[in-house]
Amino acid sequence: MTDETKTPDKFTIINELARRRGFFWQSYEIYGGASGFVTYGSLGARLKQNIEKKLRELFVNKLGILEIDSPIIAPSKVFEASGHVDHFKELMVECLKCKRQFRADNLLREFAKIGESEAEKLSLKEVKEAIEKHEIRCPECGGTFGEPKYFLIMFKTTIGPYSDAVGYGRPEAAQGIFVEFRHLYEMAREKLPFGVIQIGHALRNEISPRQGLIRWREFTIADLEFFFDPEEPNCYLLKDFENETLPLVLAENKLRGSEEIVKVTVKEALTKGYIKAEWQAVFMALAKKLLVDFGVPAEKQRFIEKLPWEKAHYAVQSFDQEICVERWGWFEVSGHAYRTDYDLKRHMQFSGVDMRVFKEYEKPVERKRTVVKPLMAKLGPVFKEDAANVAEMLSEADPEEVEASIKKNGYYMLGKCKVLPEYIEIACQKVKERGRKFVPHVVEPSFGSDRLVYVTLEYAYRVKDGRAILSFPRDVAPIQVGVYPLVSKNGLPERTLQIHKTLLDEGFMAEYDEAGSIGRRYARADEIGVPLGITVDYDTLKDNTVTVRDRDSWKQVRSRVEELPQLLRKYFRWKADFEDLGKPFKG
RNA sequence: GCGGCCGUAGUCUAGUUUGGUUUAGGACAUCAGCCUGCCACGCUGACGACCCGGGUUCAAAUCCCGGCGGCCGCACCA
Repeated sequence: MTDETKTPDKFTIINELARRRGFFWQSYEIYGGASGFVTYGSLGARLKQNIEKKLRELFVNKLGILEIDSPIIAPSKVFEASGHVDHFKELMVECLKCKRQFRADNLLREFAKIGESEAEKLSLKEVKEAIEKHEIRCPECGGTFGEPKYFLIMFKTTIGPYSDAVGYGRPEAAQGIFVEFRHLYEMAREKLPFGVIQIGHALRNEISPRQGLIRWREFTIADLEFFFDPEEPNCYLLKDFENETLPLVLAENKLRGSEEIVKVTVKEALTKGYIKAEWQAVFMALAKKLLVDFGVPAEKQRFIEKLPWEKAHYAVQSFDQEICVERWGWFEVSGHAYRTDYDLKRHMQFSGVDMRVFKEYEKPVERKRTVVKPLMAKLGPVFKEDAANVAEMLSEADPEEVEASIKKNGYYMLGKCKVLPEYIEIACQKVKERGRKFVPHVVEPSFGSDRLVYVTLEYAYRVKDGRAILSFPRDVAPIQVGVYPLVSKNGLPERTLQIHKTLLDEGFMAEYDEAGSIGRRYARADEIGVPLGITVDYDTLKDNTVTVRDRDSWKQVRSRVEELPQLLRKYFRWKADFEDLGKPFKG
């Protein structure tokens, strides 16, 4: 512990390296900086693009998930419907004496024995009264509390010049998908299951976004909403993933105070009921593989289940995918929530738009249905001018209820009107139902893009002979290949620039560097994670061969210049290893 | 938001205690030139800083106040 100040941890090292080499830094430095905002430089921006490209390759290309790009600002109604206006806030009280701030619901739960769900429902006034009634004092200094206040985590703004048009910055990209469900369902050719992904910025006005990288006020989120029929929750990919192991930390164990990791296969997790939805289990397996592709070994990953009161308002079950990082231990990179039909139902309620889908049965089902037929010949004389109204209301009434009431009481009360059995005919009709309408369920894997960038950096970082190396997986490295003249004279730079240009033309991210000695250039390239270095020497001018150097092993092979494009292409698609790029070479 | 500590070039740092002796010194990095036949060689030169705003004083990197930012602790993280 005492050595901590002497040996900076990886987080500090990564941040320094990131800043020095232009991966990212804190925004608005010239005005003193603003906490929670970060700017990516050219290397970081490209690293992040490559990481997001991998997400797209997996979800969009391979699984056929639709990608959309929707606005960041939404009218307030959207987040009223989603529940964020009500839930995405904290009720805080401040101690008047020591000025410490506390979450009101925590205090009430602890000192007034008010249940979790109850505590959350209380209004400002009720909280104030409860605090007074139970004489809750500051647990730190015994002081009294001031007025409870809400802190809304969403950024609020106005849309257009009229201040009554309130809007919010989205705290998640998911709502952009739910509100467009009708269009998207159509785009998916009206078939379930289907998924939609959105990768974009989200805003959260965090109370105190410290620790540079991990809690930002503006960040990139990749929300994937996967819609399925709750009556057909089976996942057609299950057979491909059922034997993948998932390291789970279950809520039931957490409640006992244990963070024991239970290693189960996807199949076991489902049969044992640890994970409620097949699709969710499969997405968790995919998320695990994805992180392995970013350089995080499986042993450094876990999925921790959220306790009932830790869960978001929309979820019935939620796991966080966590990665072991040096500074904080377990660090969330993705969340996997079973959101059921919560969001679509809420948007149905608030917008009045039907979000249900129709699914045709294989065979139409014949169903008996009780119907109430008003007999106008009887109703007319009794109700006169109201007769038409009564008839309409009768047809809207629940037939079962009407029938039951008549059986029990001998009449049915429709508002003020007493409906006698002779006014109506209760018939049993056979109806053919061709299908059913229902609101789809949703499982949501949601990745923090920036956090993926961080863990990729931390797991890529290593030190060899006192030199820092970022051993990025070759397909996320921001620069693919460095091109160097062995010395910058005698025609070598000219030839090197030709090769550099060829590689650029072939679509590679190639960088030319002739500054300083060759060793210095290799060291610089290693530090920003360039997987391959191509060096042009005097032999190149004679036989058109170059050396290719591997970032991680520092080994070299000799290859023909004209073969480089196809060799490199294979290498970056993992179709060839470094040794396949040429003949061993000793410089 | 609160409390403690802190803020000198891209980075690390000298100077701050005791205000003036400093055109604020050094190292690394960067750039230019020389050198360089495969892993941060060397030489010459260049660029580059007292977080911001007030105050005290003849004089402020140095003392005081406020703000911003950082680290740690508390709290917070649907």
